Amino acid sequence: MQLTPAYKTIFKKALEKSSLKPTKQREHIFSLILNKKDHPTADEIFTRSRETMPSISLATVYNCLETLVESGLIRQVNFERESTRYCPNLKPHAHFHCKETGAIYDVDLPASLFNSLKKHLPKNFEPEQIDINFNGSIHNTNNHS
Amino acid sequence: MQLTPAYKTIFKKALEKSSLKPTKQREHIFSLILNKKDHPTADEIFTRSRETMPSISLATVYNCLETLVESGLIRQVNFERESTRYCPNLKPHAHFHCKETGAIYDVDLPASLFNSLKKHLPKNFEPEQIDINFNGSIHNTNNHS
DNA sequence: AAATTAATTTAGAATTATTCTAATTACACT
DNA sequence: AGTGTAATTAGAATAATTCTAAATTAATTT
Repeated sequence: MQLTPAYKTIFKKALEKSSLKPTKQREHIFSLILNKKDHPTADEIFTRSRETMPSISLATVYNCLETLVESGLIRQVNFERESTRYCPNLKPHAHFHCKETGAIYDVDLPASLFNSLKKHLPKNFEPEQIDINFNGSIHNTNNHS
Repeated sequence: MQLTPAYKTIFKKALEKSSLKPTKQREHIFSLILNKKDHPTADEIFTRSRETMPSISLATVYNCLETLVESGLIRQVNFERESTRYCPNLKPHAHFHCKETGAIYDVDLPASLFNSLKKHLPKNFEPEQIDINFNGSIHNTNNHS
């Protein structure tokens, strides 16, 4: 559960930009999310954190997640009223939520699509974030040989 | 707080299709949402309902909203972890959430845009619902004359 | 290096939207 | 009228998150 030197620099820079400190709890949580890109909830992150940092508290997990989101290192993903999930993929993408399994998949999208979406807003609307969420199911493609 | 005859038919048909009954509570809530298209929360709907139907309970409001969503008469709108809001606009559209005022605006989108979004999904992904949410602020367009 | 200050972490309480439970009511059909 | 099923109701329960206040850590000044 270690950040690569490259990510460590990104991590420090991003926090310093918002005058926040690169504490070991924040780094630990960031590395957990980076190393298993499965959109975990705060509670899942809490459980995973405890394995290697048994003293961390749930409140800290929430606090750290908030600071990581603020400083742009991770994104929040919300589906309906389910627990908020966290995502380290900062490329333009959407999310697909499988209603059978609850799993969430990243769906890469070209930036051009986001741009054409923006074109439909009134001129004085300034979007900061665009969330695109698909909800549905995943069919079995039984390639019967 | 009355449904027009046209909407009354739509209402009855939609519920009957799911073998649900067109009760007066359900009709009342549906008409409230139709007549003030401002994306109210369950609690706001509860308060408004009580003005003309003082005996209705919050649980019923939640129940009715669920059945109306199930039967396709209204849509849920979620922003972050805020209370779920309800929307009677069934045309393809997105939502813009103003982070300053909290207001939500419908943004009409061509069906073609939804189709091109779908094209980026793997072949076995079957979306049932696509939610597009903008988050941002609304600038003042001072047209200085 | 000790003292001071500010930021962060922590445990647990509080909050809030929503769901659940069990009892009552309303309605359709014999 | 009597029975059965669905809907409504009040209030309790749940669950994710936020809040609070104290304790810890780190940074800065003396």
